Amino acid sequence: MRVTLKDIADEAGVSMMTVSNVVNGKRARVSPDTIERIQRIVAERGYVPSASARSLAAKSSRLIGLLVPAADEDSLMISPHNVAIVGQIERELRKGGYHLLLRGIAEPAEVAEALQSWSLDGAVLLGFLDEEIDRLTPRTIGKVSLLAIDSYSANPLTTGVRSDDFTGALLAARHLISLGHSEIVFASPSFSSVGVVHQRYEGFRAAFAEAGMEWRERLVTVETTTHAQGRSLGLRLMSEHPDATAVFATADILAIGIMEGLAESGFSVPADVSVLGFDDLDLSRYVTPKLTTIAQDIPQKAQIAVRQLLATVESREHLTDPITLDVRLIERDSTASPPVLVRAGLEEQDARGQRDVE
Amino acid sequence: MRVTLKDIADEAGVSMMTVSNVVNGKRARVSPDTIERIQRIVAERGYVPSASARSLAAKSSRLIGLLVPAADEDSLMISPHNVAIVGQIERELRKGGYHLLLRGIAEPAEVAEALQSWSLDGAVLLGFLDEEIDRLTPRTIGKVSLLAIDSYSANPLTTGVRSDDFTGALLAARHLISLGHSEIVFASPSFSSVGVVHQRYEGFRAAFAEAGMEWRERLVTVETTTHAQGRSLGLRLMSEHPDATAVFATADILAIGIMEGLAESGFSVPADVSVLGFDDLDLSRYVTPKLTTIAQDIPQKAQIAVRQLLATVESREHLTDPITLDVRLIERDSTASPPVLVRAGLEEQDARGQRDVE
DNA sequence: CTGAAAGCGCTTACAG
DNA sequence: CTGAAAGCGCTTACAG
Repeated sequence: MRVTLKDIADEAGVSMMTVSNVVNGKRARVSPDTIERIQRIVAERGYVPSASARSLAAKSSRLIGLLVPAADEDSLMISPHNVAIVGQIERELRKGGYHLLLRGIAEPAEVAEALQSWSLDGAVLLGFLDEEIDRLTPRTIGKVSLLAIDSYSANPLTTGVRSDDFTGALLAARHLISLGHSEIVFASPSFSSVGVVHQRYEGFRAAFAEAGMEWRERLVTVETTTHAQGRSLGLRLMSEHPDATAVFATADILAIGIMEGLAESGFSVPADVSVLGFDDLDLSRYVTPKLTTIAQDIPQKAQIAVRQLLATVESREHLTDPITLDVRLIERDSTASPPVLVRAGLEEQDARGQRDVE
Repeated sequence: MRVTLKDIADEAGVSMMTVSNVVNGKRARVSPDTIERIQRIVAERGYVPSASARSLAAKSSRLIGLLVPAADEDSLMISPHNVAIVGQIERELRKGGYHLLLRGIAEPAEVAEALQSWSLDGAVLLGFLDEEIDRLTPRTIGKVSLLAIDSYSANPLTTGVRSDDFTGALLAARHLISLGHSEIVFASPSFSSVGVVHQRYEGFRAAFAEAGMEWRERLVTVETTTHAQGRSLGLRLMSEHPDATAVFATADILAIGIMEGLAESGFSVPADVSVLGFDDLDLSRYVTPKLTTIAQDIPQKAQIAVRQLLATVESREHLTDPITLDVRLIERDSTASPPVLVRAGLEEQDARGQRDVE
């Protein structure tokens, strides 16, 4: 049925080994003539090597897993922010001659099965909590190289790639402070003393410290980072924090929901309240007003993640240290000076106007 | 290193075959005692069967491919509309005990390699043009079952699952006609005489026919279905079609771009121009005004696609006939009566108002 | 530069 | 209810 190495070898009148060497590019060991002849036959017959056979015989499968949390009855939990990463990871792997197994994980025990059943050479963990990564043991991981995206887990069995969350939040807070805000709400999912959100919290506070200001802690949390939760938060935000003039949300999708809730409850963004997000989703440019946010370079993140993972897979060396990527502030239309300052400015302007007329 | 069938067999004092039968649930052939003992050992040792070995020995790999077009230097071409499908497909496959290989296809020749190298049992084609699917031959497909999503290709080697595009466009046009519109622009990527967009075009025209109206053909096309192309289309739309009072776009992302272009060039949606999309992306509820659109049941589409594919994979029977899924109109805020009618209505109202006062 | 042999971890008939 | 043998399509040392 299927064309095999042996078929090609028979037709070329050589051993399977020689065909194998040609197919795998180990040309130094075969004469140019033979190479040319074998390649012609391979093309003619449409020979495609069996990856399972190769995986079984060699110690490498050239298969990388992409593990994503999945509530059992739900779909994969790929946040809008993570969607772009999936495609980029596939592309980088394909360029490197690897294949991608996409796997949802409904419960911790499935990780071992996912890693071992196809003898994965490595896996990328996308969207897991640091606590979950901390719990990974040698028994479930085996000898598979693991790289977690957006993780601050200290588990020595894994490495990671993440954005500079601390600096991102620092830039966000600096921007709001420079506009004259001091009463700022920090909106996020609930967080512990480690992880992405905690880093952003620390960066946010650091901006106040460096400005010599004191931040009156205004924390609001959502159960899940969704538009719906953001909206309901936006609806009640100003009654819970009547003095607030700005909100920093740890995700664009949350910020966009907050803007909608704010608008529905009669507040104008940014005239009454400024809103600042994190991620720079495409979506952030489609909503009104366009969202000011912290941008991450997603293609770069995926590229570095894959390269780092493949480096350890191919060298079979120890995991490299975690890598942290730069972020930057993207100013759009959802942030402005707080209402009191704007009014003060207008009065000043009126005064000057009068002077000019005189 | 790895725990194998043989390890379990030795420890249990039975043959590999017996362990294999237990692991694969063929319990009828083994005594209850033995089953219980083997299962305990399997759990203790953390035995995970080797999928490559099983794939090589059996005729089935329990691996399904998800093939997606990919420009070489670009990421996977997963449209916002297709993003949701990926996660759903993975979930359905996992529930059925299959694994998912996600593969970008940069050129046609890669399809054969993608299908054969891991001996896929089947594959889902997502985002390919009908012309590309038409060109698939037995040589590249082999005996792999293929299902194309959103395809109208007549290639007998594949089957398909798609939404009722004809009816969707019919509902869209009926809605606009019932609001009083007659000068409607049809915005889409360029299309041939077959395929999703052509179906929508036919459905759109059918609504005019059934209303006994003549549609003054106003076609505008974009190169790619993106927000940016929609925006630039929206910017020039009213100068190219000054009499138009509505636009039907064949994709939400396009419609949302058009709304932005329209707004930038000083037209109000829906007061001046109504806009209607297709897909019902989450995004459609986040923009202002919220987009009226045609909804497809994405989870259902993914679920039916997988079930249909697995049915032919497991029965090894012929491919089933293509399935067409229902769609429905979601009325939101981007459609209203055309300006002249609104004005006429207001005058009428004024007149009535006066009568009431008298 | 080329080859014969063993083995990767399973499943599939075929026997008993 | 259970087992011994062959084989799936490759790669890996080891020889020549």
